[in-house]
Amino acid sequence: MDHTAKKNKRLMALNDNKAGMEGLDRDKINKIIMESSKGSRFYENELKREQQVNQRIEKMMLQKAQITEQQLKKAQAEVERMATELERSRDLSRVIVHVDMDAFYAAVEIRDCPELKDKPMAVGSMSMLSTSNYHARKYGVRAAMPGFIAKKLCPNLVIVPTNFAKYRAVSGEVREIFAEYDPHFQSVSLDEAYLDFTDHLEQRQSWPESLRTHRFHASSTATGIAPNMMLAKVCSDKNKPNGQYRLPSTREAVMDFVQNLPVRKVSGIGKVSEKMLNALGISSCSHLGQQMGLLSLLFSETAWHHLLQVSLGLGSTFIPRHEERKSMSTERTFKELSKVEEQLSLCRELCEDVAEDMKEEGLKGKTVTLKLKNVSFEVKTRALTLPYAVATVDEIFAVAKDLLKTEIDNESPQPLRLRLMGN
DNA sequence: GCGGATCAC
DNA sequence: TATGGTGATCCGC
Repeated sequence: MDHTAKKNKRLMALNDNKAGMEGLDRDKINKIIMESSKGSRFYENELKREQQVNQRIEKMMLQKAQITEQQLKKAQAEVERMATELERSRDLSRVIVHVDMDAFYAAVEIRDCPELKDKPMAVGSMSMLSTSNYHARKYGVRAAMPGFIAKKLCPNLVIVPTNFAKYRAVSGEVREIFAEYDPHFQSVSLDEAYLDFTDHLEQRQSWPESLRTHRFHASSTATGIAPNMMLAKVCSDKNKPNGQYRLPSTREAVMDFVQNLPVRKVSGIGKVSEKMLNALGISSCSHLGQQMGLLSLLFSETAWHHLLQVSLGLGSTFIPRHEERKSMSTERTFKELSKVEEQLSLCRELCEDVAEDMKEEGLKGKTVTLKLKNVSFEVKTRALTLPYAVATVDEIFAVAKDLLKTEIDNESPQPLRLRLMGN
């Protein structure tokens, strides 16, 4: 394989090897994904973005080369001071549980249509899948994969359209159960939540033996039990599907656990951060601990503080309540839209949707943001903050229209070729 | 405050 | 034929 081909493969390929892959082998899957993607506008944009990340990494490596032994020593000392302080405040007294429902949307659809149980199936559309069941995963079919590619990997795949209202209803039932264990639980999404079991476990001590039975439930969930949120989240991923992993509440167990943990598993460290860390020779959290001095010189303060905490196995020990929302938006993807009148009327429609949602929650906002994506998948946002809060369609549209017109004028005489608009 | 990027689901 | 939608946060202006 030549250099370019290798690079391309890295970009789009399936990069996890947790599933059994009984249907097709990895090389075959990656070949099919690549053949379906290559040459598309989407793919070209992905290549461009990868280049940008590579440049960021080059810049970082140049910075690294400038660092003197002296600076590194000083940074190292500073990091160690902070680590000692963090260590002093380590709290192992809480029992935090992270619950993650396996292939949630797919599980709900199978409940309502049991014939699907033994077939490869996914929820979504030919454009995009939300999730797939475990049969489908054997073929490489994954969440966030377009359905038309999934169909190439698995021609027998059944694609069920998403029905959010239904998932919300089921999620509500599950949340009632969560509330029995921790009335202050925090849901991350329809299928994920953090619970603090500490109080529940203490009260349970005094229950009569007959009540300390397990509640039977048919749905499959993954749970992680650990002394903080960061660790609980990682633990719930460990014995998927329908498994549980408990990390003992001792410093030794936590440190052992964290040593071999790949940085990518940690919530908040995504594809780009992983790549930057990899460039520095860091792939596991033990490497993080060894390189914190360097990281404190190359990364922003918030970033390296977070990495230091991760390397020590520290995380939040109390589960924050969900705060008030800070923004509200709606966006839509469509076939190419190039006519000015159509763009304006679509913009108005989106403003109507947002205004309606705001009315439902009785909210107002001061900043109006217009989001545009052209047919080459390039995304732009344009915002304007008003001295007062607005909420009605006319007020919002007045601002959004100006923002949109400016962009149209900017591009003229070429038309804006849009595939998505939001605000 | 703005705009691009990253991240999670 | 065809690669989503919503919300949050951070960085560097």
